[in-house]
Amino acid sequence: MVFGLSFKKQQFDAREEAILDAVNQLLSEKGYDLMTMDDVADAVGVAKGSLYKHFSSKEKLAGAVLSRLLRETLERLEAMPAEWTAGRKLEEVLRWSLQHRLRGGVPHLPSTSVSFQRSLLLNLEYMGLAIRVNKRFKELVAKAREDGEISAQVPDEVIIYTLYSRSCDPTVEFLKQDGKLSHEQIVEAMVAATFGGLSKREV
Amino acid sequence: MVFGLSFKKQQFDAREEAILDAVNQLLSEKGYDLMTMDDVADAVGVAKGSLYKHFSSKEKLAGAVLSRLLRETLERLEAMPAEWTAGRKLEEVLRWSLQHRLRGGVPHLPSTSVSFQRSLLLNLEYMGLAIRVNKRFKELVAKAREDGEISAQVPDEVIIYTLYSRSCDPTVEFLKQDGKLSHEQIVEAMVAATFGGLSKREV
DNA sequence: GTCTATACACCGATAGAC
DNA sequence: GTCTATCGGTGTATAGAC
Repeated sequence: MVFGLSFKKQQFDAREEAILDAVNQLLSEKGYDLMTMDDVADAVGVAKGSLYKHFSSKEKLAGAVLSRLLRETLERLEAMPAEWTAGRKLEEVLRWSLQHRLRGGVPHLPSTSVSFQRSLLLNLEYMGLAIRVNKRFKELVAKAREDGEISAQVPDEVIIYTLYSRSCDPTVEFLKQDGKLSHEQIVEAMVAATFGGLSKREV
Repeated sequence: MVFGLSFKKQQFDAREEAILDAVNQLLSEKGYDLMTMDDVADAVGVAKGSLYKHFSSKEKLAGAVLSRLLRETLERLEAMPAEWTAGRKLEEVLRWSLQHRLRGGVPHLPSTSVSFQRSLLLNLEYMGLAIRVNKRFKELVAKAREDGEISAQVPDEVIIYTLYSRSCDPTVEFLKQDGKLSHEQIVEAMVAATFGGLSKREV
């Protein structure tokens, strides 16, 4: 019986992972507002009612996916070589976010819905992670500023918000649909445009 | 009776303008998907049914607002001093778009909804204007590139898509809510970040 | 043409059989 | 715990009185 329970638990956890993967993809394609619980149920291949045995609401479900993303982001930040400059680390975070999204991952900002954003503020797991990520970003920006890696014309808040915003920049979708650039070229062009700017640099 | 009809027509046109203004504001606040026809009716102060005497659908209604925006954009482009460089003109378009949005105007990309985007493709008025704006952008980018004003690391498509995307960049909302920067400072920081980039320039 | 009332579809969430 | 069936609510769009 122990084995039976263990097997059932494994099955349950595997299904939960499958749900999160499906939601991840749907959120990246349609965003929170346009994603329906029917979409999720169809994608996973279970009945809609069964979803609520795993997650008590659509907001909790999307919050779990975003929490998973924040955990990945934190891991990425901590795994970066110590010899990289702070500016390089910020650039790599953006590069990873863009690659992540081009592979079908959910962006850091999948919705502008006020009610969903408020539900995230009440989500302890999500908020804890978000605060940790934000704190790390602030430290990196401060260090990069100190080392003279950051433009004097751009305030710290703009740097940080821009990093979040680029993860859901529709430019990525346009370039992807355009088909003229490879995924790698899209990433490098976006990184160059974000950190280097659109204007020509003095030589 | 001619006067009577004329007056009624004026009233009708005035109401239509009021509707477009309300939709403009609602689209800028909630985006297409979250804006409901009830919202519009309440904002204008008319019954929901009456809206459909002016516009046959929600998609047509939003399309009319976007067409109005594109007309304004074209006027802005044509009114620019001939002595400005192409790069300066592109920068001013972005500056105007950001100012427009901070004053409560609808962004160029108010929705990622597939069905709405498809409806725009079938909207002759909108598509005609969009093509004209896009053509003008391409000309300006080509000229700026020719004059060495544009970064070699950023392809033309990325320049153009970025200009559209910045008009709906959530960074603007974050900075506005943050309250630390004035509207003018937000605009200049965003312009500097977009054209100058986040990294420090060589001196 | 503007109003009230309503048809029809969809969505989030729940109930109850198994 | 998973299914089918359904509730309550909301959204777009329309019908009909005035």
